[in-house]
Amino acid sequence: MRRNAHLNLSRRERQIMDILFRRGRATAAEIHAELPERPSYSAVRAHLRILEQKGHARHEREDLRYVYLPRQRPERARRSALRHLVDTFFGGSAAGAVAALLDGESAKLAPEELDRLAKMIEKAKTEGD
Amino acid sequence: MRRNAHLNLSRRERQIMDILFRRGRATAAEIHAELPERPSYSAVRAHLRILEQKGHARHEREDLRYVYLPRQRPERARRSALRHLVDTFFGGSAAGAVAALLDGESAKLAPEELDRLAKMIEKAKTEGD
DNA sequence: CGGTTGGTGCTAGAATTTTAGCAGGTGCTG
DNA sequence: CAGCACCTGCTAAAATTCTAGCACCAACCG
Repeated sequence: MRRNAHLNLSRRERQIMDILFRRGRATAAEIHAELPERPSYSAVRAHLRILEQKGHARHEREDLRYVYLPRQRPERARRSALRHLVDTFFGGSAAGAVAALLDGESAKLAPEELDRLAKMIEKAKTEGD
Repeated sequence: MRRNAHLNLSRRERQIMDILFRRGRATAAEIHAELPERPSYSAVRAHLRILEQKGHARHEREDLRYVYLPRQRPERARRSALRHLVDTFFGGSAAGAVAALLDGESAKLAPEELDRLAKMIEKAKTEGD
């Protein structure tokens, strides 16, 4: 699959893929309900068909209807998205992005999450030696 | 300005804005040189004009030619992009994104950066109390 | 059985995006 | 001044994206 497939999507396609990544799996109706400037239901289905054809999504049958899923593994998609974001907005510095995350949302981070992160940093330190 | 203006951009517009955010400022020629599936130079200029018109970019005169800049402050753009990425790929969990960053790019993090991050975490902990 | 509900595939055409080309301006240089 | 290099503005039209509508199928229900 092409690197940063993400960048080759049209606006609607991106919106739809974002929903798929967020939810993991979704029916055409669910996607339809979440799209901004909501198009017709069949327009959504047409997009899904095209996304399948391009290899970005696939579907499974479930209770007589289709459920769509991203083809790329979440792990991979996340990495790719992070990479692009770090390059675009943080000059390639992962540390910069981490700092922004810690700074911006500190209120939301539970103590145990902070501990977990602290441990990860410790581990990274020792590994770096 | 509309929230997540980012999402309302066409493919080319996005590619161009990404370049502007990455470089901070760029001439039409520089942007032209970086675009994938390189369009004509004047196509790029047309896009830049539209981006200005939509309020996403602006230009300054410099040595007889234009230099383009994003209108949104980098700080704001970063936050907005992070927010969207965290929501889309990490179920809204900033900690999850931080973990992925630490995990994926640990090789790239210099010890002093790790220290810096450790301090930020310490600070967040005490603030959270 | 016949109607209703809710799904799918396909296609034509509207709307938007994307593009190249042309016209014109400015500074430089021989 | 003429020619060149390099820039801008604009516009028509190609190309892609986006959309709604139609045809059809299966399950359910009276």
